[in-house]
Amino acid sequence: MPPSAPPQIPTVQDVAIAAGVSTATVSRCLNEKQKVSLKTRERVMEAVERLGYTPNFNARAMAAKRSHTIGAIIPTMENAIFARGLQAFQETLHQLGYNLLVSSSAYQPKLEAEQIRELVARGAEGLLLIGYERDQAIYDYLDRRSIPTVLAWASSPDKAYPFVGFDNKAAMRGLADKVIEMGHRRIGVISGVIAGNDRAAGRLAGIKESWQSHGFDIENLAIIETPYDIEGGGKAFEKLMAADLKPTVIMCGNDVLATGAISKAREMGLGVPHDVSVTGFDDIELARCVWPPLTTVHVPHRQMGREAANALIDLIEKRSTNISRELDVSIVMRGSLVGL
Amino acid sequence: MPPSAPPQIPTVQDVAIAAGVSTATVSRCLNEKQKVSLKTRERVMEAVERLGYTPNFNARAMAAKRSHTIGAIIPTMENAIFARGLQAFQETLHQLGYNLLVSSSAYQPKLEAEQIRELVARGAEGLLLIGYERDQAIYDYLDRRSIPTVLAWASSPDKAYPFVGFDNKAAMRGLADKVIEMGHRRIGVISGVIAGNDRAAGRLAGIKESWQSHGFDIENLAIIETPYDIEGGGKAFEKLMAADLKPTVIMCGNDVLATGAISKAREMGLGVPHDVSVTGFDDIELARCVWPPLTTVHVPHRQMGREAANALIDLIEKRSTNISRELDVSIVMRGSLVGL
DNA sequence: TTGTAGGCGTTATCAG
DNA sequence: CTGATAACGCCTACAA
Repeated sequence: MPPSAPPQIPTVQDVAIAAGVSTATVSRCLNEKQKVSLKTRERVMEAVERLGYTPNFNARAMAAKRSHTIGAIIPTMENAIFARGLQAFQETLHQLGYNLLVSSSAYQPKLEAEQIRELVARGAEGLLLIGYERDQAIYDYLDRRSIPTVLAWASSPDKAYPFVGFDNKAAMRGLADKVIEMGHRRIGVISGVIAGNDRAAGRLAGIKESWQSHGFDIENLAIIETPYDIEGGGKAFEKLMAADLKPTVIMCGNDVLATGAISKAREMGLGVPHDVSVTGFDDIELARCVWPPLTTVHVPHRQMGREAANALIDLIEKRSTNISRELDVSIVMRGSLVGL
Repeated sequence: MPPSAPPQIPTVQDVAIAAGVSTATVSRCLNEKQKVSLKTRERVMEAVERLGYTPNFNARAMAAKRSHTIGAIIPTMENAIFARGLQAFQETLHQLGYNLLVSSSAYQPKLEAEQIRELVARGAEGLLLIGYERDQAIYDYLDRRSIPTVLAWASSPDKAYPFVGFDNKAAMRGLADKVIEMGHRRIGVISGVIAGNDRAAGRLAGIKESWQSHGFDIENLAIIETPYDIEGGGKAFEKLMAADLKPTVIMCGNDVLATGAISKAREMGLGVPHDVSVTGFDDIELARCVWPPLTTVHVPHRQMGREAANALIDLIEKRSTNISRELDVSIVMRGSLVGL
């Protein structure tokens, strides 16, 4: 006996033959049911079931010139910063009949560019990108192919490019204002890496603006840049607290850094907020479960994800074109920040 | 003037014409460079650059019957449980020349089944799935199409299916043994939802086994099932601590639940570990930054991701077939657990 | 309502 | 080393 034939994956052809109809009819059964009589439809579907047929996505996309696929590129999946927003984004997309392809760029612009091409090559009909700061060549590429794209987690500077996000600078400035009004005069800042990250840059700029507008000298702001992770937050905290004039408050670029700072404070025997206050940004779940709970800037991640999805699909289906949306953020006062 | 022509995306054809060669030659330039003379190659590549050509993935996959794509379906992206492992998985894949497509099933078996079909339809040449508990029909489907698949985060019960993971039951049993040896006799358990989740089930079973093997009655184990999130951990903790005979230790199905428990303890004015000990599972970054730091089971996530990738590619490229690997876990003693 | 046939963008086979 | 040409699996006018 010869070795069993390689398990063929069934095609429309196979189904068509099995059901005694043409491939066109099978295709119709799967796509526009109403256009085929109940009787044949049943026969076809029976064959589909029996053979375990699943249409080949690549072939379908090519023939129909339609993939119903959206691509999203986020800077990292290692922490929860983008998780909630992306989840909402994908749920909404699903309701609208689209699938989501995600990839992560590890905060590397080069990788992001590659992945954009990859997603487009895979037939993505629209893209979600985080922030606006990227090589002009990328925008040119997107424009040339007219790939609908919306930016999230930030508002594009001149509001020209479609976005669904919020003003990082203004938000952080609001928090800094509050911190200063509460009497703090020695602020340490733990910022995310600025290069290629407009959100981090905006947040830092917000602190600087507030500081200067209160008449203080920018030189007196102690700033450390570090990757967005708990360990980075801890190390930066340690350095900042080693100064002669210790900061009375550490403002962090996000909740992950702030968590690292708080954790390190405890390790160093420093009480938060008694010895030093700490603030975060994002209001992810983590912010409420560290001790003391974090004073932070609340970002409506789910709403952002939902609205970004709707905006993008509107763009694709050409329902509207002026879809940008700036969302409101709010300051959440919790135990990690006290006045002097 | 007519409206500007719709921005055509260039195809091999366009490149071929622009370079004055055939499409075959263009294709060769992109895939098997060595087979084309330097001179023409340069001309072709110039055209590629100038037109901004990117090969269409779908067409390529169809013609070559090769996608170099691996699919992974994880239960959730909302917390970091799978993040590190997946990151390593994808990095290794990338080194091996493969791309990764991820989707999340939200812990819903039905969604997982859908997504498996979706990924296969997209031409995934191999699959990474979490755990082993799923409908036999899915395994049949995978077998029929002979889609190489490896299971991770668990070891398949009869070791028959390829896996790269660890023994959840034994691991948790080891921790429970330690807890009991330290004198605890009233254990509260916060378990993940068991239905459809063999990892959660295994961990719970490990505690039960340990408990019984020490001669205690299973009835005296207080158990609550809850979704894997911080809030769920908090609520469950509250319930468990409302008992007449309060537990002296709360063993949690993972670090996220444990974090919720610790957080709630503080809220209730209970000291950890003084009033009640808490344990976790996974040893994600979080475990070291809550206070007190979590006693937990360390899972070598990165290693698991790497080895799973290697195993899967070995399977696909038929280098070997007996690729299963059971990884060692270890217990990490930290401040959240003390003896009585 | 159903079938026929052409084409989607690439790669691979086979000549030249 | 290069060029035709036939697939790949499906959709969609167009025809019947």
